[in-house]
Amino acid sequence: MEKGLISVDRWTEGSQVYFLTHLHSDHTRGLSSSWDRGLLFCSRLTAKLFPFKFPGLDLSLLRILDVGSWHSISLISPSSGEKTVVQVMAIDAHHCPGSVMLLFRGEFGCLLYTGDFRWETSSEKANIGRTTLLKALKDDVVDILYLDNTYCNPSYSFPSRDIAAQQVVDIIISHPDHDIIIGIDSLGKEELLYHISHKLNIKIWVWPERLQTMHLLGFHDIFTTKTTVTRVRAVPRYSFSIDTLERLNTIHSTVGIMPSGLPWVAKPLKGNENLFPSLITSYKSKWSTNGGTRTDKLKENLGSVDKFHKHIYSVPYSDHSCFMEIQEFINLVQPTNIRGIVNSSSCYVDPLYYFGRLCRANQPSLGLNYKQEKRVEGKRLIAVQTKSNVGSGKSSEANRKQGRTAELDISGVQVSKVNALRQVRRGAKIAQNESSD
DNA sequence: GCGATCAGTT
DNA sequence: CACAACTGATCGC
Repeated sequence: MEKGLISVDRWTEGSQVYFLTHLHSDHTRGLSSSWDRGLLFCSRLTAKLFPFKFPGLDLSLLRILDVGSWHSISLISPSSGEKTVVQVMAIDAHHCPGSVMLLFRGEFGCLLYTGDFRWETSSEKANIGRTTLLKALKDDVVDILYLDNTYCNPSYSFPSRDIAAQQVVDIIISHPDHDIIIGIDSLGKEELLYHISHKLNIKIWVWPERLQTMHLLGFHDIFTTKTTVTRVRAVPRYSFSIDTLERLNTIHSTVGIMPSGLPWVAKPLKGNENLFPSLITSYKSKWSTNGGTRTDKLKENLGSVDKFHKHIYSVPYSDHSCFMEIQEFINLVQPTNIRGIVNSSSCYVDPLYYFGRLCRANQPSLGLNYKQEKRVEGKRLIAVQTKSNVGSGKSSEANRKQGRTAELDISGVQVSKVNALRQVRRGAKIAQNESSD
């Protein structure tokens, strides 16, 4: 009935080739050291990290996508049974080390899969990213944009990572006699730690496995596993709790910093308020001075930084795009259609609700109807299996609550929620259907 | 031992 | 509160 062609961050059987955008565990669920279902394409850095995450994995199955250049892959068209070429380009996603977006061209059209991504708009890096993307797209039209819609809601507003990193530095400076612990995951936030180390001229403690990762990533001097040489430690997020901090504080005054979490989310908008309250300007002004080390004074200067516990600060350092950045990105890409790749968010709204007007198809925002698009050229149909919601806002809501995925049939109508229980949280299976017209 | 799934955690 | 990312217990094989 339906044969798979390619899968992105999805590891179920049935595709000819597989792609991994980055090595976070919520994208590798279903992947293991005994992987043998086919070639696995990823960035060079991801490939380098692979043996560490999946020791024993058959490395001969890995294929490296160098960022910024087109790769051609010969596959068998599920519809015709003949050879077909898929072209793919990896583009830096600025999410975590090795993370990429994937741009596909083939007989199915042009698809852009963002994976998890951060699209900061002001830095030099951002400019390079922008021009790289535009160059890659050139005169292609993106038929479907698979979007990291984690924060696809106007209530999600936070500053650039540069600014958030400086907030962390300021917290550390204003606690000169404290130990500092920062919660991080197994990959990501290296730039934050680098920034701290650089600004304060201090080494940063990490746990032994993390030090190995740092070495693989090319950091050789700023991290240490010796507790005696620094008061700043980066610890696994799961070991970071109120309890931990209270225990630590019985030994030595310690402040915890959580770069993430969501207490910093702006309050939900009501009515016809300005859609984009500019919190960023307030971050800038509030953090320009310091020197006040008294707690109450500091508190006033915190701006978006939330002190949600006696010993813990939450800083809005995010590796996902905020709403404005998502908007900026969609404006740039101008896809024909958009699908979210995350639907577990409580603030989940179909990206088209906010961004439908930015799409080329410019469909009425209520009738999120995929039929026309499916009929392109009258003979080729793209079936997509993904966690993304389809249909009306109401069914999106229903889907979300039940944690289900949606599946599209050839006419683009939502048909099956049945197998959904077995499916992974994220990822898309990009398949080509039997043509029947 | 391995993979999948669930229930937690910040 | 809430998310992404992760750990650990449990189950079937």
